[in-house]
Amino acid sequence: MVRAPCCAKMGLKKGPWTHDEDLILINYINLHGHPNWRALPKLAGLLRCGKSCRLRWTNYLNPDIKRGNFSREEEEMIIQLHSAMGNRWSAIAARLPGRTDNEIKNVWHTHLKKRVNSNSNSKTSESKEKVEEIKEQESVELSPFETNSSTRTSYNEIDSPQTSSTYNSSVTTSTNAYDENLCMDDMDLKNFPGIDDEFWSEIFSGENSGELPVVQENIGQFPSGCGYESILHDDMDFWFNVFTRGDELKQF
DNA sequence: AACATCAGCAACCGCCCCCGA
DNA sequence: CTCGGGGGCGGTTGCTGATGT
Repeated sequence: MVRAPCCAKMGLKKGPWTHDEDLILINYINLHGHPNWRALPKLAGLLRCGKSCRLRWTNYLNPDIKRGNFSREEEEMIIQLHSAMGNRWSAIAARLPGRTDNEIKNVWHTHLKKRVNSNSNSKTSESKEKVEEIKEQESVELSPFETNSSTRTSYNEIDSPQTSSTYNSSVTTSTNAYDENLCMDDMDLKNFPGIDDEFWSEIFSGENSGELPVVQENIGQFPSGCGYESILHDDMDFWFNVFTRGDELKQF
Protein backbone atom coordinates (compact mmCIF):
# COMPACT_ATOMS: atom_id res chain seq x y z
CA MET A 1 0.00 0.00 0.00
CA VAL A 2 1.50 3.29 -1.04
CA ARG A 3 0.13 6.46 0.39
CA ALA A 4 0.42 9.67 -1.51
CA PRO A 5 2.67 12.26 0.08
CA CYS A 6 0.72 14.45 2.44
CA CYS A 7 1.61 17.58 0.52
CA ALA A 8 0.65 16.15 -2.83
CA LYS A 9 -2.47 18.28 -2.85
CA MET A 10 -2.00 21.11 -5.24
CA GLY A 11 -1.90 24.56 -3.77
CA LEU A 12 -0.40 23.65 -0.43
CA LYS A 13 2.51 25.84 0.48
CA LYS A 14 5.94 24.42 1.12
CA GLY A 15 9.22 25.83 2.31
CA PRO A 16 10.07 28.23 5.11
CA TRP A 17 7.32 29.40 7.42
CA THR A 18 6.44 33.05 7.68
CA HIS A 19 5.78 34.92 10.94
CA ASP A 20 2.13 35.18 10.01
CA GLU A 21 1.82 31.46 9.55
CA ASP A 22 3.58 30.86 12.84
CA LEU A 23 1.21 33.19 14.60
CA ILE A 24 -1.83 31.52 13.11
CA LEU A 25 -0.57 28.11 14.12
CA ILE A 26 0.26 29.20 17.66
CA ASN A 27 -3.07 30.92 18.08
CA TYR A 28 -4.97 27.95 16.81
CA ILE A 29 -3.15 25.38 18.91
CA ASN A 30 -3.50 27.48 22.03
CA LEU A 31 -7.19 27.72 21.45
CA HIS A 32 -8.00 24.25 20.21
CA GLY A 33 -4.98 22.04 20.74
CA HIS A 34 -4.19 19.69 17.91
CA PRO A 35 -6.49 16.69 18.09
CA ASN A 36 -6.07 16.13 14.37
CA TRP A 37 -3.04 17.40 12.53
CA ARG A 38 -4.49 16.65 9.11
CA ALA A 39 -7.54 18.74 9.73
CA LEU A 40 -5.68 21.47 11.58
CA PRO A 41 -4.33 23.53 8.67
CA LYS A 42 -7.72 23.80 7.06
CA LEU A 43 -9.41 24.69 10.34
CA ALA A 44 -6.70 27.15 11.21
CA GLY A 45 -6.68 28.68 7.77
CA LEU A 46 -3.20 27.62 6.78
CA LEU A 47 -2.22 26.56 3.30
CA ARG A 48 0.02 23.84 4.69
CA CYS A 49 -0.25 20.12 5.11
CA GLY A 50 -0.85 18.79 8.58
CA LYS A 51 2.50 17.15 8.70
CA SER A 52 4.22 20.42 8.01
CA CYS A 53 2.23 22.07 10.81
CA ARG A 54 3.10 19.32 13.24
CA LEU A 55 6.77 19.60 12.38
CA ARG A 56 6.79 23.35 12.70
CA TRP A 57 5.10 23.14 16.08
CA THR A 58 7.18 20.34 17.55
CA ASN A 59 10.50 21.58 16.21
CA TYR A 60 10.15 25.30 16.57
CA LEU A 61 6.99 26.83 18.00
CA ASN A 62 6.39 24.56 20.95
CA PRO A 63 6.95 26.72 24.07
CA ASP A 64 8.74 23.86 25.78
CA ILE A 65 11.59 24.06 23.36
CA LYS A 66 14.81 25.42 24.73
CA ARG A 67 16.53 27.42 22.06
CA GLY A 68 20.14 28.44 21.80
CA ASN A 69 23.40 26.61 21.84
CA PHE A 70 23.82 23.25 23.44
CA SER A 71 25.74 23.29 26.68
CA ARG A 72 28.79 21.14 27.10
CA GLU A 73 26.80 18.90 29.44
CA GLU A 74 24.07 18.45 26.88
CA GLU A 75 26.57 17.59 24.19
CA GLU A 76 28.24 15.02 26.40
CA MET A 77 24.84 13.61 27.23
CA ILE A 78 23.98 13.28 23.56
CA ILE A 79 27.24 11.52 22.82
CA GLN A 80 26.68 9.06 25.62
CA LEU A 81 23.05 8.48 24.77
CA HIS A 82 23.90 8.02 21.13
CA SER A 83 26.49 5.41 21.86
CA ALA A 84 23.95 3.61 23.99
CA MET A 85 20.89 4.01 21.79
CA GLY A 86 22.16 4.68 18.31
CA ASN A 87 20.19 6.92 15.99
CA ARG A 88 17.04 6.89 18.09
CA TRP A 89 16.81 10.63 18.15
CA SER A 90 13.39 10.84 19.69
CA ALA A 91 14.51 8.63 22.55
CA ILE A 92 17.58 10.78 23.04
CA ALA A 93 15.47 13.92 22.87
CA ALA A 94 13.20 12.50 25.55
CA ARG A 95 16.11 12.59 27.94
CA LEU A 96 17.06 16.14 27.09
CA PRO A 97 14.24 18.39 28.23
CA GLY A 98 13.54 21.19 25.82
CA ARG A 99 15.46 19.69 22.94
CA THR A 100 13.86 18.22 19.85
CA ASP A 101 14.91 15.15 17.99
CA ASN A 102 15.52 17.22 14.89
CA GLU A 103 17.74 19.63 16.74
CA ILE A 104 19.72 16.85 18.32
CA LYS A 105 20.05 15.10 14.99
CA ASN A 106 21.39 18.29 13.45
CA VAL A 107 23.86 18.87 16.25
CA TRP A 108 25.03 15.31 16.00
CA HIS A 109 25.66 15.47 12.28
CA THR A 110 27.30 18.89 12.37
CA HIS A 111 29.37 18.80 15.54
CA LEU A 112 29.31 15.73 17.66
CA LYS A 113 29.87 13.04 15.06
CA LYS A 114 33.19 14.59 14.13
CA ARG A 115 34.17 15.00 17.73
CA VAL A 116 33.29 11.42 18.53
CA ASN A 117 35.20 10.15 15.52
CA SER A 118 38.28 12.05 16.55
CA ASN A 119 37.97 10.85 20.12
CA SER A 120 36.90 7.32 19.34
CA ASN A 121 40.32 5.94 20.07
CA SER A 122 40.73 7.82 23.28
CA LYS A 123 37.47 6.88 24.90
CA THR A 124 37.78 7.03 28.67
CA SER A 125 36.67 4.21 30.85
CA GLU A 126 34.46 6.71 32.62
CA SER A 127 32.45 7.44 29.51
CA LYS A 128 32.19 3.75 28.74
CA GLU A 129 30.75 3.23 32.18
CA LYS A 130 28.15 5.88 31.58
CA VAL A 131 27.15 4.26 28.30
CA GLU A 132 26.75 0.95 30.06
CA GLU A 133 24.68 2.70 32.70
CA ILE A 134 22.35 4.12 30.08
CA LYS A 135 22.05 0.77 28.38
CA GLU A 136 21.17 -0.77 31.70
CA GLN A 137 18.53 1.86 32.37
CA GLU A 138 17.13 1.12 28.95
CA SER A 139 16.69 -2.55 29.65
CA VAL A 140 15.06 -1.78 32.98
CA GLU A 141 12.70 0.76 31.53
CA LEU A 142 11.51 -1.54 28.78
CA SER A 143 8.78 -3.76 30.10
CA PRO A 144 9.49 -7.47 30.31
CA PHE A 145 6.99 -8.04 27.51
CA GLU A 146 8.93 -5.89 25.14
CA THR A 147 11.92 -7.09 23.24
CA ASN A 148 14.75 -5.03 21.92
CA SER A 149 12.71 -4.54 18.79
CA SER A 150 10.00 -2.81 20.78
CA THR A 151 8.28 -0.01 19.00
CA ARG A 152 9.34 3.58 19.12
CA THR A 153 6.07 4.53 20.65
CA SER A 154 6.34 2.17 23.55
CA TYR A 155 9.82 3.44 24.23
CA ASN A 156 8.70 7.00 24.25
CA GLU A 157 5.81 6.29 26.52
CA ILE A 158 8.19 4.92 29.05
CA ASP A 159 10.51 7.79 28.67
CA SER A 160 10.79 11.06 30.43
CA PRO A 161 7.60 13.02 31.02
CA GLN A 162 9.41 16.24 30.31
CA THR A 163 9.51 15.86 26.59
CA SER A 164 7.96 18.22 24.15
CA SER A 165 5.68 15.42 23.06
CA THR A 166 4.33 15.42 26.56
CA TYR A 167 3.39 18.99 26.13
CA ASN A 168 1.81 18.17 22.83
CA SER A 169 -0.29 15.45 24.28
CA SER A 170 -1.33 17.61 27.16
CA VAL A 171 -2.47 20.22 24.75
CA THR A 172 -4.24 17.63 22.72
CA THR A 173 -6.00 16.04 25.59
CA SER A 174 -6.80 19.20 27.43
CA THR A 175 -8.36 20.98 24.54
CA ASN A 176 -11.48 21.61 26.56
CA ALA A 177 -9.48 23.07 29.35
CA TYR A 178 -7.96 25.49 26.92
CA ASP A 179 -11.32 26.40 25.48
CA GLU A 180 -12.95 26.79 28.83
CA ASN A 181 -10.23 28.43 30.84
CA LEU A 182 -8.21 30.40 28.37
CA CYS A 183 -7.57 33.89 29.53
CA MET A 184 -4.66 36.28 29.40
CA ASP A 185 -2.86 34.59 32.28
CA ASP A 186 -2.65 31.45 30.23
CA MET A 187 -1.66 33.34 27.18
CA ASP A 188 1.08 35.27 28.87
CA LEU A 189 4.16 35.36 26.74
CA LYS A 190 6.01 33.76 29.61
CA ASN A 191 4.36 30.59 28.46
CA PHE A 192 6.49 30.72 25.36
CA PRO A 193 9.97 30.88 26.82
CA GLY A 194 11.36 28.80 24.05
CA ILE A 195 10.58 31.28 21.37
CA ASP A 196 12.96 34.12 20.93
CA ASP A 197 11.88 37.46 22.25
CA GLU A 198 12.81 38.70 18.85
CA PHE A 199 10.20 36.47 17.33
CA TRP A 200 7.46 37.93 19.45
CA SER A 201 8.67 41.46 19.24
CA GLU A 202 8.71 41.20 15.47
CA ILE A 203 5.20 39.84 15.43
CA PHE A 204 3.81 42.29 17.93
CA SER A 205 5.85 45.32 16.95
CA GLY A 206 3.66 46.14 14.02
CA GLU A 207 6.34 45.25 11.55
CA ASN A 208 3.75 43.19 9.73
CA SER A 209 0.94 45.49 10.48
CA GLY A 210 -0.01 45.74 6.88
CA GLU A 211 -0.28 42.00 6.56
CA LEU A 212 -2.05 41.24 9.77
CA PRO A 213 -4.54 44.00 10.37
CA VAL A 214 -6.96 42.20 12.64
CA VAL A 215 -4.34 40.63 14.84
CA GLN A 216 -2.34 43.77 15.20
CA GLU A 217 -5.27 45.93 16.06
CA ASN A 218 -6.20 43.65 18.88
CA ILE A 219 -2.83 42.95 20.35
CA GLY A 220 -3.18 45.92 22.64
CA GLN A 221 -6.24 44.36 24.21
CA PHE A 222 -4.50 41.27 25.45
CA PRO A 223 -3.70 42.49 28.95
CA SER A 224 -7.33 43.24 29.60
CA GLY A 225 -7.87 39.56 30.20
CA CYS A 226 -10.17 36.96 28.85
CA GLY A 227 -11.27 38.89 25.81
CA TYR A 228 -8.41 37.28 24.00
CA GLU A 229 -10.34 34.23 23.06
CA SER A 230 -12.99 36.07 21.15
CA ILE A 231 -10.34 38.18 19.52
CA LEU A 232 -8.68 35.06 18.32
CA HIS A 233 -11.93 33.66 17.04
CA ASP A 234 -12.24 36.80 14.98
CA ASP A 235 -8.76 36.16 13.71
CA MET A 236 -9.71 32.67 12.81
CA ASP A 237 -12.65 33.97 10.87
CA PHE A 238 -10.36 36.34 9.08
CA TRP A 239 -7.91 33.63 8.12
CA PHE A 240 -10.66 31.21 7.33
CA ASN A 241 -11.92 33.74 4.84
CA VAL A 242 -8.46 34.09 3.42
CA PHE A 243 -8.24 30.37 3.07
CA THR A 244 -11.60 29.88 1.49
CA ARG A 245 -10.90 32.69 -0.92
CA GLY A 246 -7.66 30.98 -1.71
CA ASP A 247 -9.68 27.94 -2.66
CA GLU A 248 -11.77 30.04 -4.93
CA LEU A 249 -8.69 31.48 -6.58
CA LYS A 250 -7.30 28.03 -7.17
CA GLN A 251 -10.23 27.25 -9.41
CA PHE A 252 -9.00 29.73 -12.00
C1' DA B 1 34.89 43.35 -3.73
C1' DA B 2 33.55 39.16 -5.78
C1' DC B 3 33.29 34.48 -5.87
C1' DA B 4 33.69 29.75 -3.92
C1' DT B 5 33.22 26.70 -0.29
C1' DC B 6 31.59 25.23 4.12
C1' DA B 7 28.59 24.77 8.12
C1' DG B 8 24.29 25.01 10.36
C1' DC B 9 19.66 24.30 10.48
C1' DA B 10 14.72 24.26 9.05
C1' DA B 11 11.89 21.63 6.46
C1' DC B 12 10.58 17.77 3.54
C1' DC B 13 10.15 12.86 2.34
C1' DG B 14 9.12 8.23 2.82
C1' DC B 15 8.54 4.55 5.80
C1' DC B 16 6.70 2.34 9.89
C1' DC B 17 3.57 1.57 13.71
C1' DC B 18 -0.68 2.14 16.19
C1' DC B 19 -5.40 2.21 16.55
C1' DG B 20 -10.10 2.42 15.35
C1' DA B 21 -13.77 1.07 12.10
C1' DC C 1 -8.91 -10.24 11.33
C1' DT C 2 -8.11 -6.75 7.90
C1' DC C 3 -7.64 -2.30 6.17
C1' DG C 4 -6.83 2.48 6.04
C1' DG C 5 -5.96 6.92 8.28
C1' DG C 6 -3.17 9.49 11.34
C1' DG C 7 0.92 10.41 13.74
C1' DG C 8 5.78 9.78 14.64
C1' DC C 9 10.44 8.76 13.35
C1' DG C 10 14.91 8.87 10.97
C1' DG C 11 17.23 10.19 6.81
C1' DT C 12 17.99 13.60 3.53
C1' DT C 13 17.73 17.93 1.10
C1' DG C 14 18.35 22.60 0.18
C1' DC C 15 18.54 27.32 1.66
C1' DT C 16 21.19 30.85 4.02
C1' DG C 17 24.78 33.04 6.40
C1' DA C 18 29.70 32.71 7.56
C1' DT C 19 34.26 32.11 6.25
C1' DG C 20 38.08 31.57 3.16
C1' DT C 21 40.52 32.64 -1.22
